[in-house]
Amino acid sequence: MAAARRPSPAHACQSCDVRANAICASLDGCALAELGSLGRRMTVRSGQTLLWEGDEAALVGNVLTGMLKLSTMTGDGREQIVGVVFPGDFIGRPFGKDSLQTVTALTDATVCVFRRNAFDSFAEAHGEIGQALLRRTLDELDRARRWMLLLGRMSASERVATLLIELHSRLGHGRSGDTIMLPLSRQQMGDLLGLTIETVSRTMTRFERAGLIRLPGGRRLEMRNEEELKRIAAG
Amino acid sequence: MAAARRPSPAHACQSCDVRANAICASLDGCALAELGSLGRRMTVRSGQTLLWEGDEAALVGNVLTGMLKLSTMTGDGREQIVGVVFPGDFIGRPFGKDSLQTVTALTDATVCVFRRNAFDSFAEAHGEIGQALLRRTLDELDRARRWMLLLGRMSASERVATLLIELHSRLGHGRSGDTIMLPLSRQQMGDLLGLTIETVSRTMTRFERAGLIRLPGGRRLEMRNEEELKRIAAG
DNA sequence: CGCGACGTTGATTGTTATCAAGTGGAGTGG
DNA sequence: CCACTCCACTTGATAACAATCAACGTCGCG
Repeated sequence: MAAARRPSPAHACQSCDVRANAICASLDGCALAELGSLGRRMTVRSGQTLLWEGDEAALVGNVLTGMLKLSTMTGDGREQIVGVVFPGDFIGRPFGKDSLQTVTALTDATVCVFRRNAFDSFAEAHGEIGQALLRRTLDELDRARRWMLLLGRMSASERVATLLIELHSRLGHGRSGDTIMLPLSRQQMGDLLGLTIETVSRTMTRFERAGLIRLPGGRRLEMRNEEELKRIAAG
Repeated sequence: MAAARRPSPAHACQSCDVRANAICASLDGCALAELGSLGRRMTVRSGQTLLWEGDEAALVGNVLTGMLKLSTMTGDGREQIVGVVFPGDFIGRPFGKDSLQTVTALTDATVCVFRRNAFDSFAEAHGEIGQALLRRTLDELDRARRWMLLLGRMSASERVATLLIELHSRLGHGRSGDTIMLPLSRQQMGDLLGLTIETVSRTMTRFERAGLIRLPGGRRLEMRNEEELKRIAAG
């Protein structure tokens, strides 16, 4: 079941929704048209995998809509999600290495993909894009390292609280009292936090009983006491 | 107790030991001289801190000799080491952000430092250095994400085995039967692995009793059965 | 209606953290 | 040269936390 692919007309970049947030923002009209001619839009259904850990990473690209996860596995199949990408974010590993992560759609998603070789050459020729990619990669590295503190040193409550705060601020409008739809299953939350599904579930019901959140049906989350949750997340 | 600092003569770059391995390798003689004029050599004693988490990160630079750790802490003081840097590696956070890690010398070390602003401007003007930094940052990100799997999903034995294999291959000559000096205290190993000092110690004595390693005195490590240790590390 | 995916809850186990001594070696000073 | 101290490390006993194993509930869908 291959993902649907179709050429994206060159002019599409001009009106691209994520252009301002993606690395393409660094390019002028001419370079943008050139890059656009190298790319293709691609639709990925929720659950489908775009890149496999260990395979030659033939693709890179930008997320247009939806969310995807980056994950790695131990030899015996335990999974850890090492990153989640949103519209405007870059995916894949430029510059000649195998993919070290599996990239899988968490929701239906569209991405604008390039063959890695073609993208690498383009990047060599257009320094701006390297600059943009560098800034983005430095931010990603900061995020990964912050998450290492969570994985290495935080308790289950601290981990879950941190995730809920982050999802709420990222997907809600930041207002306390909001209800958001959780984009992750309990299993995925566990894979992100280094916990089991049961521990995630128990921790969330404990938060609900304590009046910090409400969980009206599996995937809905209502924030009731963000301050206290933040206090827990801080460790 | 401020670290010792002295100007590095511009010509020092030409004969710099780490030049071939550092981002400077990307520069031609002229640009190298320019960058050299911005930098200063600096000595840091084991245990001294170069940058503090949360402070404005005024410095960036290259490691010339020694090893340093990058670490973060929870609000209540639990520490996680998120990276270890060796000669030729880059330290600091270019492009306008506070340092998110504390950088501390694990051994006596020398670094070649630049004021961040001066370095940023130089990097804007010299695309090559951005390219070199990008490749290095992508590698760092891969490493950080691999470590996230260890922190999130591996048992104490798997974590310790992974670290010992990595230290042995990095510091020894890769031959089984070698003895190496461990560059980390048990506490530091724990901070890197997300474990307590006691768990690290117990795990190592279990490995010794099983004949996988020998520990002749606190900091020496002799590899006796690298294969089995690798098997454990694989999960 | 029954099935399957997802989520919750309970009982129990197992691993690692915590608390508390104890050991051994390097360095100091009588 | 021998206590003495300090520090890193080890070892032991116990507790706490999260994983595991096992039902059970709920929702959506054929």
